[in-house]
Amino acid sequence: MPRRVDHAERRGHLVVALLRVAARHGLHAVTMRSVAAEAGVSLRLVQYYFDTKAELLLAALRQLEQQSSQRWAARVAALPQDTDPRAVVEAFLAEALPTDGASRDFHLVWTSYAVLAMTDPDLAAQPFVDGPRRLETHLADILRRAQDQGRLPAGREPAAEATRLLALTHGLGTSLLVGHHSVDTARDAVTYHLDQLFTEVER
Amino acid sequence: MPRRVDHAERRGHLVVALLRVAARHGLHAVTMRSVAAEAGVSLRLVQYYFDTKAELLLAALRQLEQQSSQRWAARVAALPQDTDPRAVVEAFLAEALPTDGASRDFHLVWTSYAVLAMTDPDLAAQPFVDGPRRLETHLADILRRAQDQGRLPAGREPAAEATRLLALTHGLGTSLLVGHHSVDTARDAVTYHLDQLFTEVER
DNA sequence: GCGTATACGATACATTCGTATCACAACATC
DNA sequence: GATGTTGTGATACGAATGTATCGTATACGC
Repeated sequence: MPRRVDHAERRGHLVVALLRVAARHGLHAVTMRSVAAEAGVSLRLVQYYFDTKAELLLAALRQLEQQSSQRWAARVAALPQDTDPRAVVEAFLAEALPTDGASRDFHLVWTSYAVLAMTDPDLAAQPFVDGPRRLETHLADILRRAQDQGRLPAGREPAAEATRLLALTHGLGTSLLVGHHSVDTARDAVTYHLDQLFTEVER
Repeated sequence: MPRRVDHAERRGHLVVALLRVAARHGLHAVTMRSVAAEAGVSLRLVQYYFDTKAELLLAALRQLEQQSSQRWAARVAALPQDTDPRAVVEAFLAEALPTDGASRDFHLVWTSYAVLAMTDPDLAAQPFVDGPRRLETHLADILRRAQDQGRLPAGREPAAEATRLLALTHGLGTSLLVGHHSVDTARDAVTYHLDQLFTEVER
């Protein structure tokens, strides 16, 4: 077999091309031909590595998923063991907000997929509920530990705070993408929220 | 002229058909023909009332905008003059969350448009920044008055709180649409946030 | 060295899309 | 009642898209 290039590697290459097209011109501009052109290969090649367009789209979605959890895990692992809980949460928010170009592209495509999944039942909606749920429980754990250490006011409900954090950053993220917020105003909103969240309260 | 039906009325009829199609099968399923079929008219008619597809899409977007501000204004006008500030904010959130079917459809289509506007420069992105900004300042005004009345703790920053409220409900809304949240969990999150927002704080 | 599975090019096909064209009916104005 | 504007149907056209088909070159097992 003329396995001149690795099969999985070539598929990854095509997926990257898809994501580039989607980030630049939208998910609706993703066609077999546009992906082929972006990757610099023939239409037949895209067909060869992905029998159908649906399969290609799904592969790209799966790669987005794994890329997201990988990046988040790397961010957390890079922090010292005894980092201040607020700093950990801040690291999460920095990752979850589409600030730089790459992050912006990622979130744009992810949101495009989410909107598509709202009406297309064949596209699995599972990633869009499982992923956030994992993040939510993870965040809740962090907050719970912070509370045990006395670094988060007792009045706060860790699970509810995690939900709030996630919804807030998600909302800020899309507001940033459509141009309602700038990177600075979004960051300010996050800082304000964390101030309100972590400052001690006495009734 | 055989003005058997009002021009504007017919256009409105077609726009409604578009929104129904978009809510059911997604904005990508909106074609001249699908809109015609949904409205029960011929393709030629859609062409006649909207020279181009872009014009049809824009008209639908404008109707969404106006429908949104109208509904919000009606909600506020329905409240007694001296309603508790928290109740006013709650009325806003009830309107902004896609709880019932109609509201769900509205938010789904709106989000679809927003995602489209992220990559398509010809589609005006202005509605997606102007609309939220108006709501934000309006909310900030309400909160500021509440603070003057002593019904909102002094530690809160009205403008920042308005931003937070908007981003939170927006994030909860899309989470609801993709199935991450249920109506109940979203409502709980809102209630929790309002509790944290309005309860007195003494340092 | 020969068959065979893998990898890829070129091209064709049916469908769908936005848009254009041709025809005609209804009504208003003079 | 001729005429022109407005409203509506039927159909056509070119472009784009997903997918299928035919052909061929490369490399490996034997």
